[in-house]
Amino acid sequence: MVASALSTKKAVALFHALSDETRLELLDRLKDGEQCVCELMDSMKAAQSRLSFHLKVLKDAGLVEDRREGRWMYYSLSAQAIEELEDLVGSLKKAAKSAVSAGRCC
Amino acid sequence: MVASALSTKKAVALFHALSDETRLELLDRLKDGEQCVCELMDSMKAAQSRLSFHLKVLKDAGLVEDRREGRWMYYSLSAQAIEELEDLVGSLKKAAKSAVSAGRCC
DNA sequence: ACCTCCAATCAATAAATATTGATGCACGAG
DNA sequence: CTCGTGCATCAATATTTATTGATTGGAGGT
Repeated sequence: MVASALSTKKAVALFHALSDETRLELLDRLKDGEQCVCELMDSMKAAQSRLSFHLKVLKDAGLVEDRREGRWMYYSLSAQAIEELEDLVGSLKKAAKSAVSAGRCC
Repeated sequence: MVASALSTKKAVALFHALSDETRLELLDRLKDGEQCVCELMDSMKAAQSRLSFHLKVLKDAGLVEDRREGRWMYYSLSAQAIEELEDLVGSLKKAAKSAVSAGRCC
């Protein structure tokens, strides 16, 4: 067994969090640095409730971190999660030996 | 602008295809090389209809390729798709300058 | 031609997700 | 303490997605 990088469940959670246009756009905006929800609402012209929902999905997946400052919540990328992702994608690669199945199948 | 790797839609499609346990398991089995549906049914103890559905999702996302041989369908990983994935994940990385927002937000 | 096998597709149902507006809670300002 | 602001959460609904069993169609074998 190749250690399966992270558990499958974790992988599903990560990929699921990434499989949405709104969330990818959020991540994209966070690449430039920490932002508060109100900034994101503004630049994405999205309802607060919607962003809050998607940010929670991202946070639950570990992709972003939040920090409270006064009455604002700042969100930022989690560098660690991105690394996990890279590992994950790496683990999808074909094994070296393309051990063509030994003939018959069923 | 960093060229946004691939279009967002494509990214969503790729990540969506990966965000399912059955499909990740399929990909995992295909790492060892090409397999036909019946082999997969067997080793995954899953209904034919279910695998066919998920294989189609993977194929639509470009993650696997199929090849007919007699009455069997063989599925295999698409190395190219994995590369696209790697690019995609790379493009999620935080920008070098963590340009802390210039103070006030809202 | 007929029959069998493998697999894709369909139809119906079940289950999970997203969206919207409303409500509630925490924080600071006054 | 009370009020306004920023955000999370809830409730209801709409939309997507998955599962199951049945049907269909292609490919051989006989």
